[in-house]
Amino acid sequence: MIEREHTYLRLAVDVAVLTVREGALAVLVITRANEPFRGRPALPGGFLREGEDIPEAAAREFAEETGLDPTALHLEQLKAYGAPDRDPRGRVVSVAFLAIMPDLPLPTPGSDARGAAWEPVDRVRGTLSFDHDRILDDAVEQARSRLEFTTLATAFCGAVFTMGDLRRVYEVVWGHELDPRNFSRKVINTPGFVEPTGAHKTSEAGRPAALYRAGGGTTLNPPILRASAGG
Amino acid sequence: MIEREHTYLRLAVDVAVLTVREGALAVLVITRANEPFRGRPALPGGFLREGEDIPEAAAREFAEETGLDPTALHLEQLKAYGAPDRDPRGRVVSVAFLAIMPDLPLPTPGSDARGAAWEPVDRVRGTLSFDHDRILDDAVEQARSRLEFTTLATAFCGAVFTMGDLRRVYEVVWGHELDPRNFSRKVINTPGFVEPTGAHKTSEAGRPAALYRAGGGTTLNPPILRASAGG
DNA sequence: ACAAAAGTGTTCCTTCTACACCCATGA
DNA sequence: TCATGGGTGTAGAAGGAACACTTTTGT
Repeated sequence: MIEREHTYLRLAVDVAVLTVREGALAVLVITRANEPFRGRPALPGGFLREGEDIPEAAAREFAEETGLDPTALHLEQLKAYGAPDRDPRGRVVSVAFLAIMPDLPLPTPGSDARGAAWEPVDRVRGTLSFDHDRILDDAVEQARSRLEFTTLATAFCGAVFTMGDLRRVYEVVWGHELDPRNFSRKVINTPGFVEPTGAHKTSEAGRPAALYRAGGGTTLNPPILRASAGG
Repeated sequence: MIEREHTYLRLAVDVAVLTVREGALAVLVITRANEPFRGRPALPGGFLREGEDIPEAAAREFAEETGLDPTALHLEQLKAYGAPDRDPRGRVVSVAFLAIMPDLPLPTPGSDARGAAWEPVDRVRGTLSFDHDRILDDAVEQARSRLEFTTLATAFCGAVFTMGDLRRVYEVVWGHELDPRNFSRKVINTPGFVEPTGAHKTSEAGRPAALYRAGGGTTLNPPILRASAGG
């Protein structure tokens, strides 16, 4: 009946960009240049603009804060966070995104830009601004789950990768080791996951590994389930 | 640099309430009382109010449009929808929710309230206002997936139910039949899914069925996977 | 020769699936 | 006694876990 039972607000978009780096799960963290939380770490993000769709805003924020091209980036929406007091500037609802990319060097490693840097997830946990710690937790859990049921792991790798590379993604994200031999078979027997390139990588030590690229599929059938924690 | 690169907007909350009713998956649909889309079907929803958290708003809208108590309701956030032109009234971002409840009669079946009614999902598909058709599709897919990995199916049933009741939930939501004997074993062998009450239901025809209530668990380990569509 | 990483073969075990068979009720 | 829905047993197939063993490189 009363038609003013609503409130105007601003919509923010925050992106948890994950990668595997130096054997650990890392997240892209910026140091805030403005109040609130000036000088404190936070996830990259910003406000939605006029006429802009939400995924568009997420890609733009990613590009602005990293200087990288977002077109090849895996970017998926997580959920919206809207506690009334989550932002001291006023009513701000944030739509959080999960992004996955290979371990690329950031173009401006602390020079002029807002200082985006890779940080191990375990190191930043509990230190982020706003409710970004919760967003990060949700993003990590989403990534863990996605590895079970989708081909997301290839998004952590470059254009070509070895079975060992792909397996290390699983091991780092899930936090436990996998049998290399069984893993290899499972991946190869899952249609659409990887395609052999025919080339081999003759690197550091050991027998040269076959190189693969990402396959056309997105869902894993059968899934690669985590070891059940209770069994 | 320019610190007005944002836009103020209103946040809507829309709820896809699903149930199993007369052997079909049904969704709660209202007939819109106001423009835009006046007289057209839509999902129940409304604007976020000042000082209100998002799940709170979803529960309130559910209660307002159905007259039912939302405390026992399964209510989970789906995602945010924010295409710039999704609402002709201006910039409105909607956070969609999935709700699951048993097939309860609605207190005001078309009397004074905004006319909430159960409609089979297959009947309303393609007829809803705004982008609610897409929201409904996403809600149904989320429900299908949740049945695989969580104890959500019990939310479709009343306080006590038979194995047949629970199985029919799966059959209706997934759209294909299941073997009653294997289903029963899977459910019983999944810890935390159901608890026997000891009572039996001596109804229509056949041998009396044991009655169960929902167990304490939320995740299904092992999951009950849908038959893979490609194999 | 030896270490290190990649990959193959095989065995054991759990789970899924299909279905024969038995149980308890109402008409 | 027959139809109907509930429930147990079991054999075969499929997939996962563990691990012995072989392959191919660098040092």
